Amino acid sequence: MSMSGTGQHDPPGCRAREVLDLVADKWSLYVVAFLGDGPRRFTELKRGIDGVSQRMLTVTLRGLERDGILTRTVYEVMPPHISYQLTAMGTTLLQATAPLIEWSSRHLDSIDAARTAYDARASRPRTIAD
Amino acid sequence: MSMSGTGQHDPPGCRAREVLDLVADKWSLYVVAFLGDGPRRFTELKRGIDGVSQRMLTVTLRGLERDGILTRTVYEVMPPHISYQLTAMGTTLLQATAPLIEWSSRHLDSIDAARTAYDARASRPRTIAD
DNA sequence: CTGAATCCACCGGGATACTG
DNA sequence: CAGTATCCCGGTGGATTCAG
Repeated sequence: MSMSGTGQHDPPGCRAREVLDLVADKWSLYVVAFLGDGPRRFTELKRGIDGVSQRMLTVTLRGLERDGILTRTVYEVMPPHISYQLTAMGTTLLQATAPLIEWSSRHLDSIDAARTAYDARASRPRTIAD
Repeated sequence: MSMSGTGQHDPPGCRAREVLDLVADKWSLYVVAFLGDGPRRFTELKRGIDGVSQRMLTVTLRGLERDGILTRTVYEVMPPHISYQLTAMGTTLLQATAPLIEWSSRHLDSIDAARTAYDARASRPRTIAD
């Protein structure tokens, strides 16, 4: 990977951070994952993504649309019908996140254990065993 | 991946979010990537990771240590010498992020283009072509 | 050298109310 | 149905200072 292997981090031109920011916000990956199954409309996403406010769903969708991750298609009917779906790039993003999601499901327990152990150590006065 | 394929997002038990949060913060992935080349001490990380404040480096290192991603080894000498290095789990995390980093380097230009196009459209009054 | 502590500005994001 | 507008709170993270 581009961020390692030289002992130096990449020069200022390393912009991987921007992509991280792209998916790091609270809801983007949920939306992308959800759209992985096909086009969805606003209310379907709202219902399907637990806990998202309609404001944040709007903001998230706008951001992903702007970045070319998904498209927004308006059907001029009554009542309004708007469909969101992944672009080709959005689909590749979804695939690129798969290993990380996979990793998470495999290591969440280990992380929990590590945290518990760490917190136990931190909250108890030190002994010579430390 | 566990978040897609059923047309339903995972139940509340889906905790992939926690891992995203793990790596989503501003500096964690930089630290992990940097330690991918081997153990480093505080000042080396501080110098190597452009823009990180000493506070955020400390906070980030503590968090990653707590989660079992890296270890902190203290050498009782003068001046103090403290070494940080990835755990086995940290190494697998680094590998899991590789596709995302790879994706980013391949699509940053496309994203820029999409943003530019989107912003141009948004800032200009609509025509019948829209 | 490797932090901890404190102060503070910024903004992500939730609640709520209103609109085409 | 699919938003927009406004208010406001809490957390993130930078700057600075102090300490072992």
